[in-house]
Amino acid sequence: MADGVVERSRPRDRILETAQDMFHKHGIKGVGVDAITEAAGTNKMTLYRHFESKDDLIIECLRATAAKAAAIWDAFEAEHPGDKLAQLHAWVRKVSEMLTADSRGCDMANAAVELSETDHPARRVIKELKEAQRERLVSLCRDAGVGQAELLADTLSLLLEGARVSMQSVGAEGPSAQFVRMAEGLIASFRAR
Amino acid sequence: MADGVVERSRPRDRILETAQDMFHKHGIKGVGVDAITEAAGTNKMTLYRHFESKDDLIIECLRATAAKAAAIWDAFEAEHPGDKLAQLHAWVRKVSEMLTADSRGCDMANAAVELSETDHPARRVIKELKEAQRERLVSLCRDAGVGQAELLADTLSLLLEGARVSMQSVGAEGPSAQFVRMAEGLIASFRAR
DNA sequence: TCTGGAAGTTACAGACCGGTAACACCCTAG
DNA sequence: CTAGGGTGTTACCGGTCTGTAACTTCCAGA
Repeated sequence: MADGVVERSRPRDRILETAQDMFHKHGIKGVGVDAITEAAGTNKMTLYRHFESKDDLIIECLRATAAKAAAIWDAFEAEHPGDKLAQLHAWVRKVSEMLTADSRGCDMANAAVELSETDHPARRVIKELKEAQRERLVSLCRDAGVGQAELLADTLSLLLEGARVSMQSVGAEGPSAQFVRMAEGLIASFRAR
Repeated sequence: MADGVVERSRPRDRILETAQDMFHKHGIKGVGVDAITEAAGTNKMTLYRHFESKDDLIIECLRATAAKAAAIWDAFEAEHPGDKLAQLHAWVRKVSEMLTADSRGCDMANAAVELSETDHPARRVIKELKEAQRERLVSLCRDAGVGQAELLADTLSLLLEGARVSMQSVGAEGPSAQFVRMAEGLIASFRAR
């Protein structure tokens, strides 16, 4: 993967892409800027010409990851135009596919765990992005004609968040193996009301 | 709190207690052994006389934390002897009380996020302890007379795990605010079947 | 009172961390 | 051809990290 990134693209893009990958795999505090620049086929000075600090790089990585997630959501709309319920089911399926055994979970949630300082600049960004995702899921539920859309969206959020973190503690055979069953059951029961 | 720990008890106990507290608050990679020993009112050499390494200390802390959690479970049995359903409700209440705004979530889950190396010695301990807790919740659900006890227990697990991590990303006003409502609703609906 | 082990103190090794300075290079736009 | 900006290279700073060595102090039990 690193090699793929190294092929000709701008150093800044390579750094951003490589950093996302390495932060995801090894954690934010588990990887240094030297390792990132080396894997990106560049050097530390170039990194610091494009990013103010490691914290700044972290924030840009989180924004980029969130943008990719938003693109996946857009794909649901493209695949099932107007059919919000189908989009909700597509979300469940897509999200469950990402619950693989070697999954490292949600980058934003992991970052919140690692960056325990309450005034860390990344924390407000994490909160913003997570709130935006929540809002999007709520309106998807609402537009799908579900009563108590907020409660369903929040329940699905917690289930997913829990599945992603449970995967990392006990693996894929743990409680997260039942995620699809739980989510589909919830949607059905909320629709039945 | 540190001062309370410093008062006369054995250095090993003070180190263990202080390390649990500091790992919980600042994360494992966010605190060094020097800081731990200083807060525990002792010194680094004494720490390394009682623990082989920082990794060893981490593992002992996780075991101690799990033992405290097990003691809380035992209290449910003492408060509602024989009444498993009451114990399940007590679990929901107790667990929700721990979802405070400044909560840092589950130490084991957080450790799994921080210690991304798949062969880290703490990972197998985390898996063991989490599986034991899962087993305990499953049998509580089963003995409470709930059909599909495994599914209910796993769903409650994921909800709780999700609530604890969501709290750290978006705070107490996020989806985790609805935890009790979700959990009680689930229990009721599983019992109704 | 003597003694042995636990605990404290100081200093250090070796590695890694984020971040910067100074300078050489290359490639493209004019 | 030339000028200049983006990039690469090397060396360095000060700090922090885990872990160890050598030595001193303290205290409880015989």
